[in-house]
Formats: sequence, structure tokens, C-alpha cells
Amino acid sequence: MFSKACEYGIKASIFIAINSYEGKRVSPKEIAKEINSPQAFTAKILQALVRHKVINSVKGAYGGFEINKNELKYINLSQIVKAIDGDNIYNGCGLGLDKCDENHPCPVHEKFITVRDELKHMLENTSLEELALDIKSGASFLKA
Amino acid sequence: MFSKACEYGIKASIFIAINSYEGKRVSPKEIAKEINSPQAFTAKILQALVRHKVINSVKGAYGGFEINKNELKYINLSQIVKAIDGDNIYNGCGLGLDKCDENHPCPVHEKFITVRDELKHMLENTSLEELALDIKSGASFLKA
DNA sequence: TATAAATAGGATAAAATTATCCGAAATAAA
DNA sequence: TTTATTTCGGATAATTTTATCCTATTTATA
Ligand code: FES
Ligand code: FES
Repeated sequence: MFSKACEYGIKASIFIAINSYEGKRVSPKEIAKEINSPQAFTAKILQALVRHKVINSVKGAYGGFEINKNELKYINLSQIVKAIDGDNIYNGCGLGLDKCDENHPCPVHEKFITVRDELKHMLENTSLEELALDIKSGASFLKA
Repeated sequence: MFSKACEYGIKASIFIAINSYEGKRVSPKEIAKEINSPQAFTAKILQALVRHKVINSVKGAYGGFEINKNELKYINLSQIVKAIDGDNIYNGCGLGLDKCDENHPCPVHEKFITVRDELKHMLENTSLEELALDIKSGASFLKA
């Protein structure tokens, strides 16, 4: 469904969100430990999220990654997925035709876009804030 | 969503289905041409589908790939996807946790399984027969 | 039985994804 | 201003996925 990079990106963002609530910045090292991911690879993904302005970075001593506390409720999974995996999951054909086109549909088009649209709706309506709160309350987990 | 191999496998199966209606066997060469896929790679995927008994192969002169005409309505996308991509798309965690577990859910578990179950339902309730008929009637297409 | 036609399958190769390493640049504090 | 800390970014490596090639095996027909 999502690439490994995207999975790490989502989990990392949630962990950053939790800490940003408490005004704490976190490092790739802490993040990788908490989400059980390869550290250097995770750092690359964080860079991409910074470039796409999903998260913010502060260089130098006492720096780290953070998210503006007030924006937490407006950042959704859709933004993270698009930043890392692009929007092929939104627009691409389920059977790999060059483009998903109502006027030249692949055999699964009608059925596929129903599922795809539900996925899209889910990603667009799930905020980092609610996911972070679930982790804090112990309702969900970032690693095994 | 699906691997390239799986996309080819689905399209190939549909093309085989169309021809099996008319009692014709088809070769990897014809299939690859019709679905616009690399021939040798497609042949490998066909072998896998044969091993999983989704399609049937006949070796030697006048041989080729076919599907029992009477089974067409009972073969669904689910069988093809499982044969090629395995059942990770059915059981796997959306964020890559070792297993998707109601009692140890990842942050997106609840929302993810809703979409996943709809995808599952779609795959299980879409038969090769209906997809083949749409191609025959010109309602859908196997390549650009 | 010999031949031609076709799938099966192993060995590689190419490309994409995932992962690691290291030095450069930035920054806060001593 | 120096130092310690931390992200940035380029180079490289490992792994997985995608793709190709060649030979063996099977089978219908002449
Ligand atoms: S054309 Fe294939 S999903 Fe729309
Ligand atoms: S635990 Fe992640 S989807 Fe179920």
C-alpha cells in the first residue's frame, strides 16, 4: 500500500507531534528508536518532510525536528503520503495504465476508484493531532 | 497498491479469459502484446498463476494458456492478487508493524482496516467473467 | 519416431527501493 | 570566537523488484 519510506514518515511525524505538544524537539536517533526504523534512512525522510513543509527542523545545538503546536490539527495523513509517495495513489490507475481516465478506463476502474476515493477521504480526514493523542493515551502503538 | 507483477497478472488473466470463451489458447507473446507488458517477465507471472491453479497451461504444439470456461465466473481478483502479491494486503499492518493486531493496533489501524476490508470485498466480488465481458463490449481497455 | 511448437525454469542483468556512511553547514552556548 | 551539537546532502552499498536470456522439457502432428 504505502512504501516503507512513507510508513516511517507517518510514524515519525506522529512521534514528533507528541513531543511538539510538550515543546520538545526530537532527533533522528530518538525517532528511529521510537518507531523502530533505520536511523539514517529515517533522517532522509525527515529531510523530505521538511522540504515539503510538513514538519520543521532547527539546526545546530539544541535543535531537532518539531511541528508548530497550533498546526497539529490541520496536518493530515494526506500531506505526508503525498510528500513521500507522491499522488499516484490518488490519481494513478489501479492496473498501471498511463493515466486513470474515465473515458478510457481499465477493467477495474469503476470498482477501484470507489476504494481509492475512500482511502483518499480517510487520509484527508485523519489529523496528526488525533493520531498523536491515541498514542499518548495508550490506545495505539508506534512499534511492536 | 499492487505490484507490477500483479497488475500484469490481472490483465493477462482477463485476456486469457476472453480467449477461453472462444476456446482459444494464447501464448505469452500474444498476451504481452495485448496488455503491453514485457514478455519474458509476463511468462514468469503466468507460471505462478498456473502453479496457483488460477489458469491452466498446455505444453507443446498447439498449447498455450487457458481457463476452464465454466470456472470463469468463479475466479475473482482476490485469487490472482493472493497468488502473486500474497495476502499482506489483506492481513498486513498499514504502517508496517509485524502484524496487524486489534489488541496492539498501530495509529491508523481502525481507519485502515475499513478501507482494507472494502478493498478485500471488492477483490472477492469481482469475477474474471465480468471483467472479460467489459473488455469484449468495449467498455474497458487493457492498454493505453 | 522425428520434428516443430510451446511452456518451464534456471541464471543473469537492470532498475528501483531501502539503507549506510561521512563530511559540510548551521547554530546555541561557553 | 571557539566548541559542541545537530541537520543537510552527496556518495555509496545492499536488497528487492522488474526484466531478459537461454536451455530443458513436454506434446501434437507429420
Ligand atoms: S483507468 Fe484504471 S483505475 Fe481508472
Ligand atoms: S495494526 Fe496497523 S493496520 Fe492494524
